[in-house]
Amino acid sequence: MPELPEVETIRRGLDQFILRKHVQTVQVFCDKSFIGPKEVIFGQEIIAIRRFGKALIFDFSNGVSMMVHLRMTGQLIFRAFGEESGKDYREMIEAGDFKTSLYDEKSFAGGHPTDSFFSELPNKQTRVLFTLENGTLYFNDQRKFGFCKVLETSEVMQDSFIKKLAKEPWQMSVAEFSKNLARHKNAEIKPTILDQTVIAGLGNIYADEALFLAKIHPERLTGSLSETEISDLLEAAKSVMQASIDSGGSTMATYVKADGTRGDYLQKFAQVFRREGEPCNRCGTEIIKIKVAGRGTHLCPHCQKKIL
DNA sequence: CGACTCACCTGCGTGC
DNA sequence: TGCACGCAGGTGAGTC
Ligand SMILES: [Zn+2]
Repeated sequence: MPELPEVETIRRGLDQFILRKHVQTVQVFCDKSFIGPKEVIFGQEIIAIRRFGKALIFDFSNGVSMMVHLRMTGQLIFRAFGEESGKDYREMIEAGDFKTSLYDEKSFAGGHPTDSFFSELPNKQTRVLFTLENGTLYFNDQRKFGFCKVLETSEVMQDSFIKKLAKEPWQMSVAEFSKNLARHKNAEIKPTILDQTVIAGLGNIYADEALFLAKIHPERLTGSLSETEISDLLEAAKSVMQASIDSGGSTMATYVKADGTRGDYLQKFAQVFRREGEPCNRCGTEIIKIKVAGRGTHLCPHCQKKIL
């Protein structure tokens, strides 16, 4: 689930709660969710929380780091001691009092939005539990595609995933984006921009949103884009992801209500994603949903023409 | 190397 | 109700 804006929101949230805290113990409930020796981080202080694309890196005081990738259904939830039931947050949400901040003083949640955000933890989807000096960090992951991986801090940049990542759109020039796109001139543009070695950070939501904003049909061949369209697409990628980061990504407060229904975040932000059947905000044409490279894809057939 | 397909897992909504 | 099926905010492996 989580794309760059959600992961960045988690990074910022966890900075508030667990930076400079010590890890006391780690409990692993699913072996495939935790790679490497957990004991090496026992007693260690978290000295930095970094993000590369959709991956988070926790650096510890002994030269060890832990990479966390949430993939499709990962969540990171922090609860101060005494807040394991999630009750306070649930009450706050039910009272409609969740617009003041992304988190209160006692808990924070981010990642794949489910009612685990408000439920008693640990639960069936809890794969790893970190006991810190001030509370508990839960790594939940319904589909088990995500992972936590221990490695040396000095080896982070050599990690097979990290080292292949392209720049994020804010650091990338049009020339470099253009060059990376050129490697895939015979592929459709949507799967091309989902490739993290072409540009880092976009996932299924923000790819659809960026293509809509740049008025490019997702099935256009990459090689058919003009220089102007390439430039517009890069700007659109920055714009849609920055807007999401600025509004706090998809944290529980804005994303899922206590009853499990979707909150107002996507409805407010999304122009096309999960809006099939609704009118385009730009031209009024009905948004459609198709399948592109195996992924559900949303677009306005009037604003995004396949053939120019 | 690039373009595709499929695998990895669990759970939910849909339709018979 | 039971069950088959499609689908899901990601990435890696395998094939041609
Ligand atoms: Zn339109």
